[in-house]
Amino acid sequence: MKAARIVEVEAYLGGRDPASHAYRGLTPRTAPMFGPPGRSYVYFVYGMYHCLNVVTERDGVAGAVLLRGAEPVAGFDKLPPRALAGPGKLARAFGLTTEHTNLDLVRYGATLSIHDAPPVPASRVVRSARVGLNDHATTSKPWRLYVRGSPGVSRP
DNA sequence: CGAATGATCCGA
DNA sequence: CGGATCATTCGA
Repeated sequence: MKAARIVEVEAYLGGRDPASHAYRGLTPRTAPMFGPPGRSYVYFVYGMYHCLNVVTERDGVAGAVLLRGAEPVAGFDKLPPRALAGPGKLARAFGLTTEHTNLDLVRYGATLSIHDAPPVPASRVVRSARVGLNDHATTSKPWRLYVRGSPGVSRP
């Protein structure tokens, strides 16, 4: 069983967020983003990487959080350093594919699940612009959060 | 900096 | 259908 502590995330909304996959409405790929919260949204990008999101808004409203970085906790043997630092690397380390989209992450005993952890002190939390976006208007939103100094963060 | 690499979506 | 785009990563 593999486990990791999430240390970097980015928020994406629906119609008002041009950087969001859900910006142009519901499509087969983005359908999970419009579904009930607590489910996964996994997409394939750049022809070789998968990214894992957690759906956050109520059923019918698009919104999700992209998991961008984590620290290994259990189940990773001889993991190369920073192998979980980055959304593509994180998804790869857990062997995630689009088969893992729209799964219930909150259900007890689920194959893929997310859990509570001790709170991160506010002094360790950094807010910044989201990574990898072209549009200038969208980068103005400070919707990336990460743990200061964590080796699981993709980029300082 | 640019290549890798293919699913997705829009417009025609 | 065709082609532009892409919430990335790695290596020169």
